[in-house]
Amino acid sequence: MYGECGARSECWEVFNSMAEHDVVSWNSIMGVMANSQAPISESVEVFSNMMRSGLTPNEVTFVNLLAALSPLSVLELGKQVHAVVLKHGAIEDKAVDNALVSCYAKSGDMDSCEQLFSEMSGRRDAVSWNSLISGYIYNGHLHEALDCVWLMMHSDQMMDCCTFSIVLNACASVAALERGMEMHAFGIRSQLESDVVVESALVDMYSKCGRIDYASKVFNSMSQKNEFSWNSMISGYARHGLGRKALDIFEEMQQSGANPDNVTFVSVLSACSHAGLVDRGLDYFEMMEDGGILPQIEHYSCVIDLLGRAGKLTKIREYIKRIPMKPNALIWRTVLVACQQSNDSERIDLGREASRMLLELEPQNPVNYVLASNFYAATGRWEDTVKARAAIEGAAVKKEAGRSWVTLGDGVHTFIAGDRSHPNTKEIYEKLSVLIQKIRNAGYVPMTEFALYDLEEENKEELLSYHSEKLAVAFVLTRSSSGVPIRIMKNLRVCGDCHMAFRYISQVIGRQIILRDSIRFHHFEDGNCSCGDYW
DNA sequence: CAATACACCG
Repeated sequence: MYGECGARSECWEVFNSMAEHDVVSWNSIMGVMANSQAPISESVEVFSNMMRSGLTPNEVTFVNLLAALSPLSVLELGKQVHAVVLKHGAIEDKAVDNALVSCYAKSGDMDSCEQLFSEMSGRRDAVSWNSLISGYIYNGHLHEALDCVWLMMHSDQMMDCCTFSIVLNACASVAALERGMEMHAFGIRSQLESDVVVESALVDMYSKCGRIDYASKVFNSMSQKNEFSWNSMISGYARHGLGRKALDIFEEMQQSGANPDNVTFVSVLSACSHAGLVDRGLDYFEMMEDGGILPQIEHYSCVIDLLGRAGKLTKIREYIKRIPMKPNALIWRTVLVACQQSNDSERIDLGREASRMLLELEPQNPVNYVLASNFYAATGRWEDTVKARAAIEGAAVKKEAGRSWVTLGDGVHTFIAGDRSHPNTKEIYEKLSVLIQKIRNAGYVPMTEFALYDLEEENKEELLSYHSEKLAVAFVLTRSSSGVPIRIMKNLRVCGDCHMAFRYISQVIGRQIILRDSIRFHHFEDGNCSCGDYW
């Protein structure tokens, strides 16, 4: 009973007070440990004690033990448990097999997963399929996961709510709109779309795939909402720069009687930040503290982000002092970005401190070197930029190349900066040069401070003009002249120059451009962006 | 035994 209520210490109290333990009592306490994410070593210890007491483990024992390993499975441990399972002849049990599939998946051993799964033919259930599918996704094999979904659909196993939630989540994380819509259609056909988890996953998927309109449609049609649904919708609007709508939903959430949690406040603060509503954000931060929700380091990071957008560096210093814990890499990254974008004279010193702390705390993260070098480049200190660049080489960290992609009828087209590998390269570059001439006539001036190397002015302009997102937009224009919005995805943050250029482009071509970068969505229309140049 | 939200993410 205490286990079901999540009262871990009470469970142990009762367990320890028992004169003797049978298999059921051991199983129960192991179940409690798995649910409360106790350290793996403790669960293994309890299992050993049980074995030592001379009892024989049963199916439930193994399922609970494997569940304890599951959160961050260790392959060696999983294999050992597997061996013990085989010794006890428990392998014919569906739940134990499924737990093993899941355990191998989390350890990254998909070969063993597939092996086990194929041996289970005849006694597979939805959980077996879902474990395999989520295993593929967990290990980054989206393609195999989708193949598996297809196989599942054509097997005699029906997909269930979990299957949809798993796959929709994967579509959301790679912004695969078309796949997500297919899943939505299957869901409707299977009459699973009215499950609150599936619907929340749909809201999130549509918002992350750029269709905030569909996201809000699904959200409004929901008959029941839980905290995930509210949080998905709020963060969805925030991500699209629709801060006021996000705050409207937040108000509605409070009126509906749902309880905003710490995730809600991260979303709300980030909504204020994305919309440039600095004072309102600070009010909400106070409201959270008054409402008895203890601010986490993420909330402080949001507040610093908020102040950074308003260029209030002195206030940032104040808030850093107020953080009750030691500022982590997230905080310093946010501070560094704030300094990069500010015009305040304080930015040099504060930015220096932030970049020093950051590289000390996380020397292995390539993103930090890029941020440091961008900061120095933006402040015109080329010697330091060169040093930061050299440090990337020295630290042997691999930075991800900037990539943009678009999905047209004939598939996905990907571009990197200066890319000449596309079969239509010639037309794309011609189109781009015409486009740049047009926007220059409209008043665009290349912002060469965003070219990262210390080059002659002219070369910088050339480097900027071949950024991947500019190539992508030129490519779309070689293909279609209709009025539908142009949708571009980018893996990194959009640079200031591309952002400015896109504002002009939306104006001269009279089309809406929706650009998703690593942070959020930008809706460009008539020379303006939904982020209001806060991003 | 499988599932949904945040955070400049991995």
